Amino acid sequence: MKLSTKGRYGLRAMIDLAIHSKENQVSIKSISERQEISENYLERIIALLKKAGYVKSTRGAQGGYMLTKKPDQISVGNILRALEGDLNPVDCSLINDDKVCSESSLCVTKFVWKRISDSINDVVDNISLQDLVNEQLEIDKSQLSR
Amino acid sequence: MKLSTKGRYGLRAMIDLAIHSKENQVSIKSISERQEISENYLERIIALLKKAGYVKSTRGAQGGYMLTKKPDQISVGNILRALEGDLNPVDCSLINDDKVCSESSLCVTKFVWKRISDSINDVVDNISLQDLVNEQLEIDKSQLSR
DNA sequence: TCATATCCGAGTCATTTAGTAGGAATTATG
DNA sequence: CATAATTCCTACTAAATGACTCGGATATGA
Repeated sequence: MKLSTKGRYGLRAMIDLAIHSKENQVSIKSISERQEISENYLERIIALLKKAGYVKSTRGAQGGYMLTKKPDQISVGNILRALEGDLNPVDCSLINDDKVCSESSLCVTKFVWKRISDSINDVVDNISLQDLVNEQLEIDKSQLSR
Repeated sequence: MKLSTKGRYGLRAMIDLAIHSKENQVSIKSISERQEISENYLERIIALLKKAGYVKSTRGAQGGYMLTKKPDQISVGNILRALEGDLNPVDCSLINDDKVCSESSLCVTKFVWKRISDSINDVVDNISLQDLVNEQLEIDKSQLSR
């Protein structure tokens, strides 16, 4: 019941992009340095985010990545699902289906999985990247004043 | 972000025990037959539940397992945590700690993980084994009347 | 005493995770 | 035009985890 490094690193990369890609392209290299994540691995992660449409790229010198939307239009749920797949606690085709399972004992547990799934998705869909950026800037500010 | 078979099978085993161990000891074998889970594997799973104190055993002939408490005193959260470990989406010693992380970018994501964790635990701690038993009996009844 | 149970340590096999390595393609800049 | 910076892409690998199985020791009711 754990997220993988893809989800964890990817969310940090997106926060980094939101903060740094306002005008300029941001290279893998610079994200990698700030976030201390290996360039090679980060590349793979960002490829997933690009494929999902949250990031666009420019190749060549001075190239890099930018967000495709404003940070308040991208939810943590969007990011995590792009990187981790669905956030259901079980792989069950019936989880979003009201049909009664043939095996009744499976059916009862299904209600549990559905409620867990709904609550996770509800949380992550109600936190935007912008929320995290705000939080981050707030922390940075209070760190400064020490 | 998935539960393992331990959690899934274990929850079904506990529902089975709640229904069948009212007076009698229930053997691994009988649970295994009803739930179609291998005896050997089920044994390991129930050992965890025993260690966690939700199940007691009697060895020897006519032996088997029983719940240690009434089903309304055992939550789904109790069961899942016994089998899966904590239900946090990340291994982070700081998740239940309000300290500010040294690495500020880690700190921001921590809020996300904490909120996911809280919501999962809130769901599973508010469903009791008795709730599932009731649900199960309800389904069985409506199946009969077809 | 024997059939029925739990208990328990060790071993196996497949899959997933968490990366690395290296080179091809693209492009701004001097 | 050459070059350095950059993304893109395929293949590979090591370690960890998940999902079991096996076999025998131990306990006990009939």
